[in-house]
Amino acid sequence: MLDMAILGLLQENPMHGYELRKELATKLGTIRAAISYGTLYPTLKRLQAAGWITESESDPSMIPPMTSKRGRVVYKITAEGKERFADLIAQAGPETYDDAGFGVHFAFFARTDQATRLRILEGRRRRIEERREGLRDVLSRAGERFDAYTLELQRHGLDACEREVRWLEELITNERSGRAPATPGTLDTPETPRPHEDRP
Amino acid sequence: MLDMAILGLLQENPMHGYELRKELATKLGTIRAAISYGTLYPTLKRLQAAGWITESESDPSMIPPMTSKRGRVVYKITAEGKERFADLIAQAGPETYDDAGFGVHFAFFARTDQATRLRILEGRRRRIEERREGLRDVLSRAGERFDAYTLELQRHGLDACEREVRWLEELITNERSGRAPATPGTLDTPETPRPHEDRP
DNA sequence: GTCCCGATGTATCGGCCCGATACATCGCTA
DNA sequence: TAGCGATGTATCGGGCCGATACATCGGGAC
Repeated sequence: MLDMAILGLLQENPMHGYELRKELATKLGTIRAAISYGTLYPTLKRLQAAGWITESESDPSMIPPMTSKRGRVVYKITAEGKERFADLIAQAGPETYDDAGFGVHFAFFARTDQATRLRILEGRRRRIEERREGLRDVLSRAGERFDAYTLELQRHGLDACEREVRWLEELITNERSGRAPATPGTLDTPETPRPHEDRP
Repeated sequence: MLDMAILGLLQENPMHGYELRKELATKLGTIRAAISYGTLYPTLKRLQAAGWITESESDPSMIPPMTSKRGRVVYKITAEGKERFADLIAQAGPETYDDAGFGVHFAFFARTDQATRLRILEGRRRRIEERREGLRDVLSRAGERFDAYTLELQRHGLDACEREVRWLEELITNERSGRAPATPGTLDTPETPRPHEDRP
């Protein structure tokens, strides 16, 4: 999952670890807390070892500081990395449909085709519907088994499920009829989301 | 976090691993997927080694099956375990306020005092408010930086934050004025779970 | 003027937790 | 009688987190 996120971001811009972390945090918003360094740097090395990314002649003291030994290490994605990213974003396993997995996929939807988007959206909906049914069962048949707080938690969870299903329905409808997210009144759609094109 | 959940459940009933897993899954509803065996059994051993729980003379073939070697292992909580649980549920670190941590704490709110509940509820609210402010900033100032899907994700996250803050406000108000979760119109009080839909 | 603090930056370590897998028994259905 | 799904315990590899260490720079406090 992390692989996809990092590859996806590097596809837009070469970056160093610290920057990557911040970009990811704002892009994923609420989905993920913020990738930890204990994950980030080992992952970058793993991706480099696999050939998906390379160090981009870091030249220390480039933009602002770090004049001494080992300045910031800027990574850029390779051709194999782009292939890998395309594979990752198109293939959907079970982990694609849990909260974190779906969030990352969705954040990079602009880089996929409509068929993939629909498949993932529908898989996610199925997952949430199952969760919802489970909660309904529990709430309907287990009145005396739980205390008021536990019940409230389950009720709140059920509410979130119903809301998310509605959200997904809307997205699916929009997707089917050709267009990107609706954005009814809240905000304007800033130009068309361009799938690919790496240089701004 | 897992420690708290297991200790909390064993405080209600002695149980074996498999049962623990199922109980936890229904109790926590949407919060946690369902504890994996790769976590559960090592954790039980760790808790036992620490003296928080003990094997309860398992006597195989007790309830239904498992007549041969190594039947189900039933665990029960010890006095030290109860102390430990009380410590865990009362003390609130930063991990208390993220999704999983808060969910587990909340699920066992019936076993805490009002002061602790209020402290945790307010800490959680603070956390979500921070998240919400972060998302508002991103959404207000970064119109052209993100594609429509990313924006939609952030907007959806913001919506969830606002909703959760409202939920927490309500809980805090109820808590301050003495009584447990309100359950205004959504569902009846525990003993009469309204039958909904059809269930053959 | 200097001193500390927070942001920027890379890196490692211990530990929690998950997914996959293996093994074993029971009860139901085909 | 054969298979399958639920029940049940257990291990292994690996992803990811939190804490920590180290290093530099800019700015505000004193």
